[in-house]
Amino acid sequence: MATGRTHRPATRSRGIPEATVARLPLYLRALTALSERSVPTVSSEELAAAAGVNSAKLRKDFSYLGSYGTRGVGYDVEYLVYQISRELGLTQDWPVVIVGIGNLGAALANYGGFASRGFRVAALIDADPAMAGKPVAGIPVQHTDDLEKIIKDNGVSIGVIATPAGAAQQVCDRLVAAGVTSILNFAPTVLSVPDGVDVRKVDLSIELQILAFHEQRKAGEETAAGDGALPATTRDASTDQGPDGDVPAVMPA
Amino acid sequence: MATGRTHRPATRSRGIPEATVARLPLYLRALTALSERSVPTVSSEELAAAAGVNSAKLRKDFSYLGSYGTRGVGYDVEYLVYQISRELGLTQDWPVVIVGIGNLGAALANYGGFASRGFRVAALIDADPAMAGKPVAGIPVQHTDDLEKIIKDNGVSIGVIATPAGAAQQVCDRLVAAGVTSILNFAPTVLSVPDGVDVRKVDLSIELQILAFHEQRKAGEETAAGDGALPATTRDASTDQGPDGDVPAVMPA
DNA sequence: CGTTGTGAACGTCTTCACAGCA
DNA sequence: TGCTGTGAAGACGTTCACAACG
Repeated sequence: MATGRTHRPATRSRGIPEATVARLPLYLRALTALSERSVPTVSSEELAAAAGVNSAKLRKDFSYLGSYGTRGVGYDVEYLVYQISRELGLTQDWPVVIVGIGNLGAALANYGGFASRGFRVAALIDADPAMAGKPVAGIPVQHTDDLEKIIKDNGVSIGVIATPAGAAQQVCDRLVAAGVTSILNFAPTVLSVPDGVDVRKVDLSIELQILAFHEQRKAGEETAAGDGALPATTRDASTDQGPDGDVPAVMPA
Repeated sequence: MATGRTHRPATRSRGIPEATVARLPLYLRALTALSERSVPTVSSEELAAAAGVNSAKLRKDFSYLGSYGTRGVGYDVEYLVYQISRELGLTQDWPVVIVGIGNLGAALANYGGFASRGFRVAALIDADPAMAGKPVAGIPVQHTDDLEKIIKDNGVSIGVIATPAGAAQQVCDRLVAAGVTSILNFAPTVLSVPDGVDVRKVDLSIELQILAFHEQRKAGEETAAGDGALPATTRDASTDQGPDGDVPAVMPA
């Protein structure tokens, strides 16, 4: 727990739209690539193209962060990288635990993008005693029994759930009770959490079903459309979802 | 530019909002669970709770599909399962190829949710000749050289890219050229595709960065809030994203 | 009755278009 | 001149609240 005193809302930093927050990582990635190629400045048009959005949206997004550009010139790459990193909280280190070291959990543990920016896999946890001690991605797997201790010892506030659906809620409850306040859920279940805890869900099967919907429609419209080509769509699964404010706990007997 | 103004005043049948489409798989999952427990009917309130949304949203969503409920009673579970499945195009079989059989690709191949509803892993493809012939999840890996033939022989229209970022665009181009019109991209890159091709992106690192943003903010507000608890947020990574309509192709030398 | 289906109000996100500044 | 930053307009999504109806 950091001593979060003296954090004045600053009148401006209050309230960056969720949709904007979801795009900041995209901009950051594009900027990092530019930075590695030692590009000093970039225009909203160029950066937008690299990030796959349009320039008006990008400028509006940046306007929520402040005025970091120079008219007639563009944005200073290094400076923007820093500002966005700071805004996203990536200038500090986030220890993360992954619970459920099956195929997916192991793949996540091995995923390079984890370590890249501020995130550090602090521990791998699995319920199978046979896994205990076995190293995955160079990190020894620990048993679920020690979950609470692991969370507390490492000051973990972000947990990744990669367990089977049946175990997810239980794991979630234990993570939250131990102090985790952000959860990335790969299990195909709706998790219910207390106020103050963020959950983001990644669900392969949902993504495929959405694609199937559009695919089916293409087949149907093939003959109907007089225009020729349909417009291409590039949906980023990571935009905001239904913010719910009012998710009732489900408890069917 | 794109197709002309196809902004129909929402006649009645065509035009289900993207946000609704993204939730249909959620409803379907909840309904399937009810169906397996032989529950005959369900109210919007109950189903909404099980799906993690509020009931008004659910009713509005269903209203786009038609009037499938009975006032004073609720919805017939089996009937709704069928209607939603049909709407999503899950009554037919979708052969899918996975390209890039590393840790993640293998995890995806082993993922049970794939086969469950209408999706069938038709082939696994990898660029490593050493992988060729090796079975993963019971399916022999084939070499990238045969990509076009595999797509055509199996009538594949949905492709999953799980390659390293550097290979993703190239693989994407080949998939599209061979006839794939829907792509699920796990590589951390912006893919550019021609009109008529849908891309959905799943990006672990982006999800974590979004969580970090909120996590950081929580730490800052710890002392400021006079309300007590912060509202819980459950974001579903799979809602619609920035529909772009106008994504410029990026071509940095 | 109880619950659906939906018009209308409201809020959020995107796009436009241009003023303002380097 | 060229590009950013932003008010205003518009599209989209959610929530409200209640009439319609089994």
